[in-house]
Amino acid sequence: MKETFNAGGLAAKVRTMAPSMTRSMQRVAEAVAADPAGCSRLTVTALAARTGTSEATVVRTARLLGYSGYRDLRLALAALAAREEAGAPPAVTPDIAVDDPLADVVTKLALDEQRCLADTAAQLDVAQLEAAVGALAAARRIDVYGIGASSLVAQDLVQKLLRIGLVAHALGDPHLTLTNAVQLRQGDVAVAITHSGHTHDVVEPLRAAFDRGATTIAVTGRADGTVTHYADHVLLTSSGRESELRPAAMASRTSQLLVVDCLFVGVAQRTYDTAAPALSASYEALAHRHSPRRNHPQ
Amino acid sequence: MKETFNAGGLAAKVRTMAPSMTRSMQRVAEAVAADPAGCSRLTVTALAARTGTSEATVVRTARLLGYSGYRDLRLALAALAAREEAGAPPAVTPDIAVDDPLADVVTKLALDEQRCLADTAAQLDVAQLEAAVGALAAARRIDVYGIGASSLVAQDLVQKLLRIGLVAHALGDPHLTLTNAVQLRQGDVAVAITHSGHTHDVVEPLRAAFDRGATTIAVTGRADGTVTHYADHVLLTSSGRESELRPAAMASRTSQLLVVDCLFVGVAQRTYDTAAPALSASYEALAHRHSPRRNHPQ
DNA sequence: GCCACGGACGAAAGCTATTTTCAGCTCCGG
DNA sequence: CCGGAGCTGAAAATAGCTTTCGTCCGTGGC
Repeated sequence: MKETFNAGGLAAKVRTMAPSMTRSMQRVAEAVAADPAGCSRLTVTALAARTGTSEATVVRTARLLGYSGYRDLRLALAALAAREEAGAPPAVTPDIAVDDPLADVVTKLALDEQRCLADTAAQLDVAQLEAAVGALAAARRIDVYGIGASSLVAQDLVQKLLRIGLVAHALGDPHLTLTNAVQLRQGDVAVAITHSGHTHDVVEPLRAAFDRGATTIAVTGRADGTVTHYADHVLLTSSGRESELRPAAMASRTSQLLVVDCLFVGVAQRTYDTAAPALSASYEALAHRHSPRRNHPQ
Repeated sequence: MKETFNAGGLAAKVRTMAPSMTRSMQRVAEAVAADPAGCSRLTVTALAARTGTSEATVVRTARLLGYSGYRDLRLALAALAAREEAGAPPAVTPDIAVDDPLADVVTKLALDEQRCLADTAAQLDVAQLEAAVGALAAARRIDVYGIGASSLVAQDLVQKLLRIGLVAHALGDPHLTLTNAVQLRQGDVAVAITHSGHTHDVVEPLRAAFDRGATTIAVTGRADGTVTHYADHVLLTSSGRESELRPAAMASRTSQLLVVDCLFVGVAQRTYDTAAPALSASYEALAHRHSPRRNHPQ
């Protein structure tokens, strides 16, 4: 639990953005993530040569990672290397294999999810989050779209928002979703949750909501997903390491839930005066269902 | 050449060498020692301007300080600044307060969930898990009970099991759940998910299944929960720190999902021959719904 | 006091590294 | 198999770094 945040979140960013990168950019990003210290000593030309790409690609990659250019990236790399050297070296999480003993599976899954959380937290854009929270807190009505695994995340968010007295609906059925979306208007909020960023049945309703003037929020793993075109605020999730036994679609859940939690807590803070009583009221309402004595005859 | 001085080291060096420096070089050295981080962001020209000197002087100073040129000095400054900054540990108070800035909320939630995962992994009984996995892998039919927040976890498990070709149902409605549970018999598996360990609407179906001879599994946060009386295998979850804005019922979700993931991966391993094709089949089936019009890596 | 000398200093030339442009190419979708 | 979108690297353009070199100032000798 020591290496909670990897220095500067660069490795995190690399992992998050990797899917939306082209092949040669991935090579560069990988090299950089694998050996920041070494790369910080290379010139563009040298790094391009090492990765078997061109200077142009290196610069493009640097830009994609959020730096102003290679020079900037190089500085960051040096800083990162220094910081890393100062702190403890991060633990490695290998893939989960078919023949891993269960004890290892538990450890690996836990570590993987932990890193996933750290990554997501490290690179979450707080300004976007802030904006999203503001919109949710003030919303007249909130629709949350999610399908498949993401539908659970959508439901989770909705359950939470309902608990603090907001009007929220989780929508999964493509038809109902669309017919619902077109009811939205300014002052309403639509949230789309999709790991791939392209899921049609989720993008379309968001688009409809967007077109009707509602505030739209996208929780996605792809910065370049179609869904981002129609989102006022984009919250990026990191999907951690995927493997055959644990596809990205499944691994993404953890990050999505973290983002959803952040949204929820943010909104609860903003609306504390109404949220707090609502929360305890819902707690009270369920209390007798969870108490051992009442429900346990004999 | 690779000097390991810290901030004090550089300042010291500047002081030591100051006498042997010319006036304008001193100005440069001073600026650098006073604000390494800031200077690392400047180009030669900018630093020259800031110190009222020329580029040539800046380079000379860098050389005098033992670097190969300004470029090298700049890298070193960035590293230095980073190392210095790294001295400040995260040191986050676990509780989330109403007036925490959003950035802190993100950090705290992430840390909290990470710890939650670590705790759960640490104390999960692998033998119980092994047994549960065995039962699931061999099950004729699987029922998963969960209500409220736990219903999402139940659905998550079911979604995953379905993907590898098992017959699983998530049941939330108290009546349907019960009527379903009494259909179970030996060779079937029932899973109950409840944080409190006492949730009546979840305990009862598990009990029914238990009485009918099905293998029963409980995923719960309470080792002494009522639910454990009717569970052949108990998988304990840890709920992390709770707070007013984040009740245990919500915090427990993370651990529950980890346990569910472990179950799933375990089962997938055991049934690899059928699970792997089923997984890729379901992936294929969805592929076209997630692909944009672009180069799709891997 | 004046001149010769040495070193400091910066302007600008020279050069290297970085960034941008652009044309070819690949690969997707039709 | 065709057209087009978008990836790619070669090369041009630019920015940044380094070096050169002449000026200037202070110093010390005459």
